[in-house]
Amino acid sequence: MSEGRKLQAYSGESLLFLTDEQLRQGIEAMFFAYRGFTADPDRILSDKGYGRAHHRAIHFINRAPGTTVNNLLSILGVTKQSLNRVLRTLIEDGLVESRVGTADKRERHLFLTDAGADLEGQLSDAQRARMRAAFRNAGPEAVAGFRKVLEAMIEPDLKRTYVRLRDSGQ
Amino acid sequence: MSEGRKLQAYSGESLLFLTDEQLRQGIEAMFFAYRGFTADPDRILSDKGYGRAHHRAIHFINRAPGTTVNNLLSILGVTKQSLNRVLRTLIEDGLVESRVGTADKRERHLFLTDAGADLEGQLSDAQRARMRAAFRNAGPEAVAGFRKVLEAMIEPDLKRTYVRLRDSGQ
DNA sequence: TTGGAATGTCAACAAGGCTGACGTAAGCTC
DNA sequence: GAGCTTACGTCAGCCTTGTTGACATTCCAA
Repeated sequence: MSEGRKLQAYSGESLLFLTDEQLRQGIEAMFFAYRGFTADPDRILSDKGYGRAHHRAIHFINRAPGTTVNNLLSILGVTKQSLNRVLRTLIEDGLVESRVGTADKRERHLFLTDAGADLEGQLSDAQRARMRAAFRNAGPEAVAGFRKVLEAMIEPDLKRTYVRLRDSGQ
Repeated sequence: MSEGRKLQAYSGESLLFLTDEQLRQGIEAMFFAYRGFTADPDRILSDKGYGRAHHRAIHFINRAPGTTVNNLLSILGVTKQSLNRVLRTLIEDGLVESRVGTADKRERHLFLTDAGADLEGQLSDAQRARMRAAFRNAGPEAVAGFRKVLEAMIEPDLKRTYVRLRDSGQ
């Protein structure tokens, strides 16, 4: 009987899960965690005169070498003028290479140079280290939940892009 | 026997959890999810000529009415000049009230006006709705894991601020 | 009472978003 | 081949939001 009550209470808690209070905590956790998430790369980048925008470009060029400008635009969700400013500096600095397409010469295919891959390595090493620490700290089951909630929060349009990328892993 | 193998395989999977591939997926999930997380408030704000910075200020003034500028600075992690610009427009527009401190006249205590509380309601309703949908979609256990990983990702300095805020809930 | 520390404001600048307009080259369709 | 469309780059100009530096006010302690 007492056991039954406990279970009922527990079950009640699960049903009460979506109180505004719980949601608010999730929102604030997301806010503060994202700061930590970007903190290490931001430090590395600012030393070199780059910003978060450069990181995003480098990350996704590394993930999908040979991607076109248009494709990158749809992943990043910015305007081409905005991306172009970033890409121009990365190309000038010799971190990214832009090759005219062979099948369709209007397209430019983007690749990291050795120097670009080197910076990418630094950035993702730092970011993975923090993610690894958080994962280890929280445990395997928590990680599965983490991913599940995050994936449910992605906008439907982007979800397709995300899944394609996710499932193209090595 | 076959059951034993399955368990072993499963356990092996759990141990393999922290491959670079898994970490990369976590990183990208975080990136895309944060876009979704801010999308709804961003839409509401841009109609009114405000940005994400205004949202952050409004959110935390609502959470801790009477907070000082300095306190808000340490929560938001920006420079006071940056915050000041945002606060000035919110005060001019009658969404935030700034009262000179009684004990220490150097301090300004910040409050939402009725209009400010109204906007705050709109913003957090929208953000909670998305969070609620994601939570419901992912299930209670996933939510616990989500929170656990996020909390482990917060920078140590901010963690104290976060926990204080979290535990001050209604 | 005076000098330093703390709090907040103002000015100026940079990064990185945005829109709009335009040019060029290449592909596609009739 | 002519004309439309697509992909990309770029110029100009705007806004938000971050930065540093200089400054006024207030408090407090030597």
